Amino acid sequence: MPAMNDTPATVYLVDDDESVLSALSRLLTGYGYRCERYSSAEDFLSKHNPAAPGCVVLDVELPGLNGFALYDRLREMPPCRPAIFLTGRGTIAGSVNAMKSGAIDFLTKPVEADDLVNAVKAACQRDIDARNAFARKKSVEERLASLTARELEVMTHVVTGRMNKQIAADLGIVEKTVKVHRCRMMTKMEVRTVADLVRIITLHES
Amino acid sequence: MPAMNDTPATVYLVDDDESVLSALSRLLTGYGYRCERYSSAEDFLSKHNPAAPGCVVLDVELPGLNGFALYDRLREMPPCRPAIFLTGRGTIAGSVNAMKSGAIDFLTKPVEADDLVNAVKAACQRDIDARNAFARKKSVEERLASLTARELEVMTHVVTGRMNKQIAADLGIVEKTVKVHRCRMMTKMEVRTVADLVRIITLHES
DNA sequence: TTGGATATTGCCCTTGGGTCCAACAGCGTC
DNA sequence: GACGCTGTTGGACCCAAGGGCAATATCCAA
Repeated sequence: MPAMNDTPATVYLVDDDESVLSALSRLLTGYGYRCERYSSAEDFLSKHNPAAPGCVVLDVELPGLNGFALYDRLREMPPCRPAIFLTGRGTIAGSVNAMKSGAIDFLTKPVEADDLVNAVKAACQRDIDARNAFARKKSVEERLASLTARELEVMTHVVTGRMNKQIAADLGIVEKTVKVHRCRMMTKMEVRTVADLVRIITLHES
Repeated sequence: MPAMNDTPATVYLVDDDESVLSALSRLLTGYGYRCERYSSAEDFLSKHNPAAPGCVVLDVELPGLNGFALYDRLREMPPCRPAIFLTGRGTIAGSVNAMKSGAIDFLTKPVEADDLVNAVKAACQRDIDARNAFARKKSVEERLASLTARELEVMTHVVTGRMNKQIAADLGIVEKTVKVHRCRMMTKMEVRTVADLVRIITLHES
């Protein structure tokens, strides 16, 4: 049997209207999502757990920091949680900017239940993907950071397909030395074949 | 000296208002873009050259096929030309859908010159990138298509880092045979090292 | 000053990969 | 039936890569 999604994704609701929070929470809970309610941007920023997977539903018109500003703050701390904007009186320019910034959706109140649920579903999926990608990226960076300058240098030559002899000539050292660096580099990068090394580096840089 | 961009990008203007076409054409020509003017979606679809690089500026409210429908048609023929929407009386839902479909920008009339120029610049750059990526993808696909079934099979094992001996065991043949297929595969894929092969396949699949 | 990290090199041996030439069998086409 | 494509295998040879063991040199910090 395939792995079930046992831990329900969390939807962080940020709206200064208590009745909206209640309605959204009721709707999404009915679809199996865990909901957390915040009445302001500051409240959300200070209390939410950035490490927990899920998405955020933001009212644009908030007292203090508004929805757009809140999203800007969120984007500064990767992996950024996917956002869905809600607004009562939004503009086209605002919605377009939000989408260009990477928002999943931008909905107007009163919101259609289906629209919101679909957006939340897409957002949570993107969050899973983004967190996986971020974890991989971080892992690769840690391994890269453990390399010495020479090992890193050798690695860049190896991933471009150069032979030990050529690398040695480029670096002005002997082939045997390249072999030593190369061996240590492969161990630190936790790969056993050149194919694996090239794959993780290529994906990391793209 | 680095290569200059000698061939100016073309901006395809689609609007049923002649005065709008003139104004946009004048503005963009002044910024070094070549402009082509079309008064309807059908006119554009039947006459434009999909192979020429550039972007399209679409009025949403067009007689016959409207701007959204036109963009849907464009997306069916990759590499899709990047689009910038213009509208006199658009809705948030419309702009959000357009952005979700991959539009570069969605501007309201009367449009700010800077907004349009920036959008066109971004769109043309994305078109260049997209066309380069598309050409590379197509090239790889042609080479893959030239492989025999066996060669393709061997290739999938090679890019996962398996040794000839292991591949031979998996395929129920002798190592020597694997070497032959491998050699022919490398020649057809036009690569000289495993690193190059892994890179193009990894980028092609991602 | 001494120990640890890093870089360097040599020698030797094993394994793996690349490339010649040559050959045979199945399968479909002309 | 001859021909071409594909898949298969053999042998021989060379080069590349990996690993073990040993040694030297430099630099920095405790």
